[in-house]
Amino acid sequence: MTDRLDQSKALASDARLSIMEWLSQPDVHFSTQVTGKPSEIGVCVTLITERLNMAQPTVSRHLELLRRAGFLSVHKIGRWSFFKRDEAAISDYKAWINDHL
Amino acid sequence: MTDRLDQSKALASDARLSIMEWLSQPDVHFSTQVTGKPSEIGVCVTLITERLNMAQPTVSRHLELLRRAGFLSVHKIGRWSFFKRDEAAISDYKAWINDHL
DNA sequence: TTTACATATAGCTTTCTAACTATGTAAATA
DNA sequence: TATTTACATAGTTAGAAAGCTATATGTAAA
Repeated sequence: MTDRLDQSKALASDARLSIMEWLSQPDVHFSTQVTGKPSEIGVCVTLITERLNMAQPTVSRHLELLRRAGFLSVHKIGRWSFFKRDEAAISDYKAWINDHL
Repeated sequence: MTDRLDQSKALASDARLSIMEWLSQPDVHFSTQVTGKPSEIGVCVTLITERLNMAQPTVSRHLELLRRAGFLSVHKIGRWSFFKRDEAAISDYKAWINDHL
């Protein structure tokens, strides 16, 4: 069962809220990638790092937190990690908030 | 303008999530108060403290955080502080989450 | 007018979080 | 095979958060 507290904690950060929002319209917020369109394969760590203007390891940690909360999934191709939203998990959390908040 | 980050942070705590949930059905979760029904005037700090099984100052701080996030309002009668949910602010946050998450 | 009660504030300690730099790992390229 | 690239992990440090005890404040009761 998903941990609602972990999910709520994952949203308690400016950087992570931004990531979630940007990834809902990846083609708008991120430039083209060689491997494929952001909206199709996800967005690689480097692009998110540039947008956040933070050190790469810091961004990796934020992404990992969101992934462990269930909000993001990763797809690895070659040396890249492409992150995209897990819409089912996100809807699930929204439903829970609607019921329990 | 309400600070969505502060609101999200306010929900990133087990104790505070419990408080929010209990206060949505105060008469179910809290015993009767001399001054009035929990559902009508709110719930006093002492009752919430007992339920949480934490030191009183710790609970005061959690309540203050939720209040500053806009989720709770306080009504002081005599020496008591009665806390209740601000349903408008809560709905507002839910709507924002639905749009932005 | 002292005492007791309900809550808030102050101060302290410990734990968590977030940032960084440095380095490891794995894949692609020269 | 050596180098570069993309990302993850380790380690460090600084600041935030959460808990506590002690105490202040403000009101009611004795």
